[in-house]
Amino acid sequence: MATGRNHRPATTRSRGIPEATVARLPLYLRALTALSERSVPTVSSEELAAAAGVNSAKLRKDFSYLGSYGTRGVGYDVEYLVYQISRELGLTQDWPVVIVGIGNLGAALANYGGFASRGFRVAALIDADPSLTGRSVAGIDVKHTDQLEQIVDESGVSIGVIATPAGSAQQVCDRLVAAGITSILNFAPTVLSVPEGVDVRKVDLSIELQILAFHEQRKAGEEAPEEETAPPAVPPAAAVSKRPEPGSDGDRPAVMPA
Amino acid sequence: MATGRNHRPATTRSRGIPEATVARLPLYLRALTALSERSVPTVSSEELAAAAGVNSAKLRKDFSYLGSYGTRGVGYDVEYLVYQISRELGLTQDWPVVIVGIGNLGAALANYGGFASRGFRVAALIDADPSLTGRSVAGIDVKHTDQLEQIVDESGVSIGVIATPAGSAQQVCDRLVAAGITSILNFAPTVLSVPEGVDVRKVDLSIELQILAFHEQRKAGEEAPEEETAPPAVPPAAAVSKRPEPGSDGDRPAVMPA
DNA sequence: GAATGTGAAAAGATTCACAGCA
DNA sequence: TGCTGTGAATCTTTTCACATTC
Repeated sequence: MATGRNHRPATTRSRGIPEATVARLPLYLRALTALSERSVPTVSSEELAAAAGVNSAKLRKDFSYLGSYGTRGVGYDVEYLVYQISRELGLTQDWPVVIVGIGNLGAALANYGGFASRGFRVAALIDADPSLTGRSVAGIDVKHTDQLEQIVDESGVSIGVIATPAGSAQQVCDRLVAAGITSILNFAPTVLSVPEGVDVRKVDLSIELQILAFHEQRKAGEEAPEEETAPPAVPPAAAVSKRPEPGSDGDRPAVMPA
Repeated sequence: MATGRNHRPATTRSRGIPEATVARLPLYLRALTALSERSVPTVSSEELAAAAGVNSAKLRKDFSYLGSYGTRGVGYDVEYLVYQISRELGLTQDWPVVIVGIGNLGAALANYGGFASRGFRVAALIDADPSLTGRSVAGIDVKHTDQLEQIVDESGVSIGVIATPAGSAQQVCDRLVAAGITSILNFAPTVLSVPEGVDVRKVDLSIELQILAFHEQRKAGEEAPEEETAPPAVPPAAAVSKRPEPGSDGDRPAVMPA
């Protein structure tokens, strides 16, 4: 099942910069942008780290992968660092983005103010529902799925956002990839199979909540120690079947679909 | 700046289960639920791993932290594993959730189908805009922020979702925490300060896109090797100031706010 | 024979702690 | 003196490979 072709190499250390560091650069950038707007000229690793919510040693190590952009005894020049990180992230160029699936979430994304700044531009909105076609969301006309290939081709987008129901996600993904898209942000709660060379990042609300629930449960358990520690006794034979409701779903979209 | 009080201990290995493993459990659960619905009785680590998009060694190691729920030579009993993982994640109980900030995103979340299953229940919607108060979103009445404390108290929620603009996020967070909430899912693009014992997870669309852009840029660079490798020459003095538009924003909400 | 469970090795990420520079 | 930049130590996560069990 599942053509299991993704699996990010993990060891991708894209050009020497560790993935973990890349994932934090946007965080630093955000903090720096805020400082920049307040016209703060320089910032120390300690201050910036606090603003970004990491510790200073980590931040300095992260920056060391980019080069030596600080000044000992002084700190970092805010504007300079904003530029360097932006450049490293590729934000000095324009990134047209196409959003597929204009349901509640898709519409929310289309309206997302943070898109415009940072170099991302919503080039097109696409949905399979004909009744949406022609409508305008966030000032952008919604196009029908039929035109997907044409749109991707003409607008030269390389990043696609999938906000469709889980059931359509792989299909949409395949078409986006076939049309030439090489980066996908997936909001549908499903594992996407993509050929080598295509990047997929996923955002799944349900998963985040489940992780929170895990920790929350633990907290509760600490207060009132031992309560449900009854070790699972039933062996894989007449499999336990607690928590029924199998009729729920299990393959639902990240958010109300198109 | 920022009362920097969060910073998850990282070494949290909550009760022996590594964080990395906890983060994958929901993924396994989703794959297993799908199998369960197709009435597949057992599954091998290889198959399940493919369905979840990880490799089988990792999956087996992950499961080994939960206990020995498989059968050598056979695989895992789907129903049994669904139950065990659900229990481990705390999904066998009901988790009332409150969503604060009913803008585009908040509404999308309220409508999220995946909430209901998995044990999460939207107990209340809260917004600061009086014109929204009383309206019904996803069949739930929107309450005014004034009632936040009362609502949290009465409905006994322990998980709060913040979907407000960045500017209000910390304030809302403080009130939620003061009201007794100990787990927060933050969609606002800002670092939240919370006291010890409160868990925060963040989802930031803009960050995901920036990470994609980083890799996308790299790909482009590989095709046409060397092009903008001109090493940053300007030293932190008359700081470079490329990519103007400083008038954009930089502290915007994850998605159009309330 | 087939597939789990797990020690041990390898790879990555974080933190320490301090030399070195402004 | 103050703060960066970075080797070295530590901790975490992933992967390997195989003994063990059904």
